[in-house]
Amino acid sequence: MDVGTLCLGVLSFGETSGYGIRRAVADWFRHFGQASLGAIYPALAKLTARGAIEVVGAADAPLEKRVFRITDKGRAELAAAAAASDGSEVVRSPFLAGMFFAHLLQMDDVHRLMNERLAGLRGEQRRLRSLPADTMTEGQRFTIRYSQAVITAAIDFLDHEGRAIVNAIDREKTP
Amino acid sequence: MDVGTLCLGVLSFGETSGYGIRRAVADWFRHFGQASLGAIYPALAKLTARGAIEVVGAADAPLEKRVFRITDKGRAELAAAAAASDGSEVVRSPFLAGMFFAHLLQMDDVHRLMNERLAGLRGEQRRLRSLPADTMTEGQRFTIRYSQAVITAAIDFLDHEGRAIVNAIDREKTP
DNA sequence: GTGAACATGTAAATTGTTACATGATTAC
DNA sequence: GTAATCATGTAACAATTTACATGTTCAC
Repeated sequence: MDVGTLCLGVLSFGETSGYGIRRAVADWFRHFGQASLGAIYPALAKLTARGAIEVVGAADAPLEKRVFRITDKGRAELAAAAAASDGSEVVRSPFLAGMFFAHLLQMDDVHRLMNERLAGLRGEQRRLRSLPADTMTEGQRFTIRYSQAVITAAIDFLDHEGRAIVNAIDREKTP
Repeated sequence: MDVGTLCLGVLSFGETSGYGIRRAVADWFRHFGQASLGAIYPALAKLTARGAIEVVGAADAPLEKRVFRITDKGRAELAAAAAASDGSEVVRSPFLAGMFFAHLLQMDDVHRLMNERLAGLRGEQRRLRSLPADTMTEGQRFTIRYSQAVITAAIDFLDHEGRAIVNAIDREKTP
C-alpha cells in the first residue's frame, strides 16, 4: 500500500492530522506499509488537490494543525485500492538473515538474535490481545486472529525446537 | 540486508554471475532482501573496486559473462553484516490489507484473496520441503524449520477458523 | 528458426527517508 | 521552566525499480 492509500485507510476510520496518521499507521497498519512524515505531508497535499480528502474547518495559517476528512471520492479510491490488492505477503527478516549465517557468528550473537525475536513476538502478542475486538469489523478481527495464529506458532517454535537447534549450532561450531 | 551484502551472501556459497545472483536471491534469500539486476550490477562494481569480490578469469569483453568470487575481505564484511543484524522481522501483506478492508470489498474479492494466499503458502511449503536439508548448516536448517512452523500455522488457520470468519464477513455485509 | 532463458550494463523516473527549519502544547 | 510530544512543511539525498540497449545460448 502506498502512502496515499495508507492515509485514506486511516482517514476512513475518522478525522485526524498528518501527525496523527503517522501514529495510526505505525500502530495499526504496520503490516500494510510504512509512512514517514516526509512522505505523508506531500501525499496529503496531492489527495487534497485531487479531492479525495478535505481540510476540516479552514485552518489556513502556516504550521497550524490541519485535520483531514475523507470524501466520497476518497472512499471510492480506497475501495478500489483494497480490491486491487493480491494475496501476497512478503517477510523481511534480519532475524532469519542472521540465523542463516549463524556459522559466521559468535554464539553470543546467536542467543541475542533469539532473545530479541522472542521479545518482539511477545510484545506483538500482548499488543494484539489488548485490542478492542468487540468494536471491530469481521475483516479486522480476521487480520488480528491470523497474526495471532502465526505469532503463537513462531513463539512455540523458538521456545521448543528452536533452542535445541541453537545448541546444535553451538556443537557444529566447536566440534 | 542491502544489495551488496546479499551479493556477498550468495557468493559465500560459490562463484556465480550477476544474473545467477539474482536467481539465488529470489530462490533462497527471499526473506532477507530483494535485488533486481539494475541494483546488482552497480553493487558488484562497487564490491570489486573495494576488493570484497573478484572476477574469476579475466573476462574483459563488454557484455561477456563475468563470474565473481568472494575474497577474505568480503567474507569478513559478510560476517560483520550478519553480526550487525537484529532480531526484527517486518511483514508487508497486501493480503492482510485487503482483508482489513473486507467491508469495502465484494465477497468475490475476499474469496480470491483467501485462495491466493493459501496457494502461495502451499507453494512455499512444497518448496521448503524439497530443499536438501542434509547438506546444510544448522543455521540454515533453523531458518527452514522456523519458516515451516509459521507457514503451517497460517495454512491451518486459513483452512479452519479463517473460512468461518469469511462467512461472518459475508453475514456482516448482507444482514 | 524461434522463443525462452541467460547475460551485462546504463539511465530516467520513482519513491521514500533523513535532516533541516519552525513553532505550539502539555505534563512534571 | 523545561523536556517530551505534538505539529507542519521543504529539500537534499539515497536507494531501487523500470525501461532501454544489446547481445548469446539452448531447447524444441
